[in-house]
Amino acid sequence: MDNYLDGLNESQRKAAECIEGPMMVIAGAGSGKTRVLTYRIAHMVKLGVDPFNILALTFTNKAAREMNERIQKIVGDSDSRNLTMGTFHSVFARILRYNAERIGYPSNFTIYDTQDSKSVIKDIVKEFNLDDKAYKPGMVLGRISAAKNNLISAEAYATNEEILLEDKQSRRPELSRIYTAYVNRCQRAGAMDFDDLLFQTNVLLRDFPDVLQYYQHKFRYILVDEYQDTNYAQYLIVKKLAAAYENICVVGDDAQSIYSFRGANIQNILNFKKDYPDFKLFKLEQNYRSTKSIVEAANSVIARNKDQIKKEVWTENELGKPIVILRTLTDNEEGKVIANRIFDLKQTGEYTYKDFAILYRTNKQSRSFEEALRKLNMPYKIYGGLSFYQRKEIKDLLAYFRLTANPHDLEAFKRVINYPRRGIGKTTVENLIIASSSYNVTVWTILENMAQYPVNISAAAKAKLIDFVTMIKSFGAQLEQTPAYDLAHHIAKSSGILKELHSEKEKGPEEVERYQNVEELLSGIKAFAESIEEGEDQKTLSDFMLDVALLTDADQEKEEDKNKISLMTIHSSKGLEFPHVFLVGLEENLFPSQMSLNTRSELEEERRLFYVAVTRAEESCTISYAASRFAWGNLISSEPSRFISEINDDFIQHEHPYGEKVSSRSLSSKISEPTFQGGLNKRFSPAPKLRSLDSIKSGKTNSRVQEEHAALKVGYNVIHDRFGKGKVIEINGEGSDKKATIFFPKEGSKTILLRFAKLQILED
DNA sequence: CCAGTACTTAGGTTG
DNA sequence: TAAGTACTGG
Repeated sequence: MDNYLDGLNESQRKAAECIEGPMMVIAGAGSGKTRVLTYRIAHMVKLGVDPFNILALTFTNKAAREMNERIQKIVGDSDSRNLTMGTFHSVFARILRYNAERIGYPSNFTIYDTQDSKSVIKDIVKEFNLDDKAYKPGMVLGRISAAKNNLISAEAYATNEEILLEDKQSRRPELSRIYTAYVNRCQRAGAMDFDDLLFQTNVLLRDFPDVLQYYQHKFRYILVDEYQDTNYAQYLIVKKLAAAYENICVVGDDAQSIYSFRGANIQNILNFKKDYPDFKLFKLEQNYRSTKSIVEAANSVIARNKDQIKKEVWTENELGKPIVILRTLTDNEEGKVIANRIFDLKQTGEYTYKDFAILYRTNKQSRSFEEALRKLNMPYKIYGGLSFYQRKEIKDLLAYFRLTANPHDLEAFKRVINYPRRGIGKTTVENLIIASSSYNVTVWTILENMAQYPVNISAAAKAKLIDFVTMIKSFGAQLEQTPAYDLAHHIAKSSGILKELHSEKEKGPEEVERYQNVEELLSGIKAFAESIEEGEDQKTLSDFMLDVALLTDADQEKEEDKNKISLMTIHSSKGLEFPHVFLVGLEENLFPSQMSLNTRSELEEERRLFYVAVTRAEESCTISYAASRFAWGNLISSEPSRFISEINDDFIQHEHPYGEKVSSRSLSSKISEPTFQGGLNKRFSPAPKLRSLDSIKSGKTNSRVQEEHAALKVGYNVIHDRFGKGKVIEINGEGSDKKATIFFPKEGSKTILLRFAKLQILED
């Protein structure tokens, strides 16, 4: 036997060697699951499985690429190239392109990003003359997205009494109509949104048995990583594809399920047992990543969750340093303190910048760390947030490319019809869109056949529109012949975008940056076009556009960014590891997020998120929180997160932000020296503070709020900011833990911690 | 049609 | 605070 399996321990090896039949690997944090997947695939290829028959679905494209590189080292280049690996979205986007016509889309369909989707919804709400406060684009899109992820089509939605009632009760009875209109508009524009990529794949596999059969046989071996974060639409795709051979391997960890807001469903793990009763179960419980302190600290917190599959994550690694807890006065100070700590560690010469990560709950928290790091001249990289592809200048140019590939793409059209300015105003565009609705054809069709579809626009506007159409058509004519970079550059130039950005070059650094960004996109296309492999055709711009909508910053990491401090949300840190992790902003209402406090399951997801964050750390994990932070221009005071007090005391150590230790170093001593600045008397029992955020904002006094909560009795009618009118059916707990169970006709009954509730007692 | 200004309102995570 | 929108005068 070759020695490539020698790098695995006993249980890893067993999992990697099992390649036939259904199997599930429950893999604790840091237990080497990527390793198992990698070696398992390599092993299959070594045993003679054709790589062409293997499908591996990963959570990010980066993970797929890295795995592919590692496999390549074992099995060689030509074999690894034939593997199908990637995210659900990118793999099935490609499959949909091949088969688009069968489900009523052009093969060059556009992929609408969230911004595009919201814009479509905004238009619909406006056209239907609906209250844009009740129908906020984000909320509507969320509802549509949830429906699609559960494979509920617009038609099914419109005839589902339960859903309709739900919408009616939340005073949004028009959601169904909006959903229908939204689907129609996307389809007419030849566009799919992110959720369509999964939804339409299901349609394709459901309605075309020959297609299903083809892919069932092609993907004879299927692997799914991060299975705990798949939603119903993804579950069903996998189930269908695996039905013929049942060579299906799923890998996951229920303790790291953090995407339920996106429809992810732990239920999928349970379904797996039902779908494949004779499946093999493997558990990887030995952690190789982190010190004992880190593993035990994380374990002690996650143990509080009720919903979980029992497992014992353990490690042979040394005890290591305790988790350090830091308290700072403000968010700005938090930034400085963390930056200083990193600076000091870096000074020891043992580490490089890439060994450090700052993890936060929300993207906006990055600001104070950026500032502090910049002052100390330390290089950092922010993941997520506003990505390169979301920048205005990039989206503008991409919109020209999109329109060239698919001129019916209305969102791209709206974006660039008057950028750079060519005197085509809002009214003209609005009239075109209205006409498009009444003729039931796309705006582009109208523009191509102005004689056939009269529109109420001025002659001047008409002439300009014709120029525009001519230009886009001339781009389109070159799409399939001209090399990608040449056409891209040509479009950037003749559309006027380059000139527009160049003419403002004098104005300041931001403008210069914009110009450079466009140049960077163009050189990215150049690199893409030059990356052709032997036997491949020349790459065109339309090849480039195929999956540009699915690219993220992490996929395009630049060489100079490789050795930098990483700043990212906990969500995007999933699957990564760092010697030193700084987990910041551990405050009630921020982490756990205020929005998660209403139900146990939401709170448990926050706790899993905390678990994910802590287990990213290899050597040290430092947790910080601020006593107050800026929000919307004013200072809001905050309390330490409950998660801090949930960590087993044996593995934590409170330190003064500027160095000296607050408590004795001994791990076993139950520390409680009250020497924090500003004096926090007790240790972190989530202090029974009744003065909530809201009472401060609304200017209510402490006692007033207390009175209101004390006065609340079973049977009272109340109004809640988010849930509306409700009736109190139960009260329990004391002080800060006082909770009320309230029945809201629109939302069902909820148990709410009074200290966070925004309740108003009704007079009667 | 456009650019500048006043006003409003933000609650979170992502492909 | 900051970003996005609505309004208004040129």
